Amino acid sequence: MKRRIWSCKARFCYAQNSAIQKPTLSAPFTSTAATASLTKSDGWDSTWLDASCILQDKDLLKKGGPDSKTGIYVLDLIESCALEPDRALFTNLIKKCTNLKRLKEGRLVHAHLMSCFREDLVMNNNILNMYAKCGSMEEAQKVFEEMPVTDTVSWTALITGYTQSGLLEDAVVLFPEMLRADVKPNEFTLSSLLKASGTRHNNGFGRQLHGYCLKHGYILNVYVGSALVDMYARWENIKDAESIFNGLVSKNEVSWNALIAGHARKGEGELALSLFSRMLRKDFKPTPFTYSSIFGSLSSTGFLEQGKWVHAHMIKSGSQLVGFVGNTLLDMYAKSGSIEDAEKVFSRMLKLDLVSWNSLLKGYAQHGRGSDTLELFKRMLSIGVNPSDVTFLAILTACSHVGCVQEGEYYFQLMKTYAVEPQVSHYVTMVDLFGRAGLLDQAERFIQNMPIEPNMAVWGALLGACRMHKNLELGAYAAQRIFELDSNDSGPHMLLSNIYASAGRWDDVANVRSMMRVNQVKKEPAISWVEIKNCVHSFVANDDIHPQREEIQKMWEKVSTKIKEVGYVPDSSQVLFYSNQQEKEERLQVHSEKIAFAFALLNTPPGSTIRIKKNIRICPDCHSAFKFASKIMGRDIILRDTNRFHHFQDGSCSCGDYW
DNA sequence: TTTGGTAGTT
Repeated sequence: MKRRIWSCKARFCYAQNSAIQKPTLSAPFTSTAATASLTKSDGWDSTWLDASCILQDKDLLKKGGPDSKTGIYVLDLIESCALEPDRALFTNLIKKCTNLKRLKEGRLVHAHLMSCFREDLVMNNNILNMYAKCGSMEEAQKVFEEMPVTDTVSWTALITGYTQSGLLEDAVVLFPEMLRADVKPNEFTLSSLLKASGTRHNNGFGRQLHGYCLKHGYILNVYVGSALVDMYARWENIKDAESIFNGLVSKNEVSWNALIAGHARKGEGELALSLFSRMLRKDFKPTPFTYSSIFGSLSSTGFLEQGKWVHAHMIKSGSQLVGFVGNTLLDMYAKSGSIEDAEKVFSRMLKLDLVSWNSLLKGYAQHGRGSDTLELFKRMLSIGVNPSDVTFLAILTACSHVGCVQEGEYYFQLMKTYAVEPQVSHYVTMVDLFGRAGLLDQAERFIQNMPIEPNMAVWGALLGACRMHKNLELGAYAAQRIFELDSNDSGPHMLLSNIYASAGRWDDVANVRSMMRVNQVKKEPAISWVEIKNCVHSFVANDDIHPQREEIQKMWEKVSTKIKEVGYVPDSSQVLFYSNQQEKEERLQVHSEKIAFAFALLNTPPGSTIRIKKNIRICPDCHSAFKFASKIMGRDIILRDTNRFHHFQDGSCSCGDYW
């Protein structure tokens, strides 16, 4: 044994001072099954482990440090262990393989040394856990079945493995089996099972578990408590999640994060933020998970100022820009219309992954910055990052917004080169690309040649293009296809109605309206949000209870008079607020974004950028009006609707003159 | 002497 260890050290020193060399197979292993797996082409390299990780020897660790180039061959260690089975060394090897998720090495260790410890329950649990953590549940299950004795830890390791592999049903069936086998679950088992229950649709089992935890006092455990909060939060049952959270005897950051994430997933930015403040007041330190949830929740409704405040807090607290936090922060800035801040985050991130590249690409594309999108894409390819379906969606969106039809077709074909299968969203974007450019026949042909069944979004893109280019016949045809798929969606009804209205065909408008009444189609109310002094204000078109109603109306009249003076004649009403029910029903278009804009003009200093968000597409009239307003009032207006960002600046819009 | 809970770009 001593000699063997010495030989390990010798090789370690050698490896440290020279390039790593492939060792030759040592004699004791040539006849084993494990050797076969090693002779595969990729077998050798992956069997190198960091000496600093595999060895517990402190002196060696100091010499080598966490340097991945300093290698030692795991077989040497196994060899030394096999000659004189050493329980501690074997445990260490297995634990290292588990932590590093090195399945191949784990199998080797298992194959060579397990025969010495077959009856050892703890050792069996270690092996079982190694397979489970490495994601090989078949092997984990096999180890479990062959174990002479099992205990709570064995069952828990198996349950956790299934949960973490996403095999939730396999995890939950083990609970009753475990009880039948007369093995008692502990707080480890229960937190894992609760995690599995949170992502299942069936709530019954989770509630049973909740009852079990209450009955046996596990609710006092912080892991179980947090898992319970998380489970209810994932079921979107925030009320119960909150009441469990409030009743928890011991809380930690994870308990807070679970609840904050619950609000974030529901898009409740303000509630997530108020919990964040409460967390700080109670002296809990936010973690990367907290920041990630908060940034995610603030990206959806344009709470830019609050987002910046949390970002500043993160910098001040000295928290590192961990990968996934950087990505959500980048995405928040991009979605809030502040692409410059998104660029800054991107350039300062320590490690960029595919998501980082995709997020900035999507941000550029949605802001109509076509050439930036394509340049970034080329940079991404040049450093060897493999594009995904999301990447191509951003590229096609950029081409569509800038009107580059040929480039769009080229990149659509390029997807094959990278073995990326086009999804229905890519087809939608291609139809949008052709349609926007006025190539309606080509768009229709493209739909007919699609290898997958076109859905409502595909026909919707064509209908939108028909609205843009005033093509009544094709528009009616596209609308008909949509109504066949779903006759209750208000969007296509409104689009079709607008197509007829712009052509002055009022009888057809009336027909669409009556069809909506017959089909009981309810129009989603148009809402616009504007953020002023850290507060988000929302407006609907018939917002007749607003305290500043009269001032807003006067401000808009002032703006629209000026717009008319420069020669623009709007094609719909300038009235912001309906005076009665009849008037409300008669109007075709609502202008909540105009109210938001007028309100922002009243409440912000000249020169500041006005950021508006709308829950449906901006109407052509408002689009034109905002272009003029940006010039006349000397304001930048960034409006985000369901489709894209519209950056109105000095009389033009970043998304091109498509209306 | 081994097992657990929080984030997620389209």
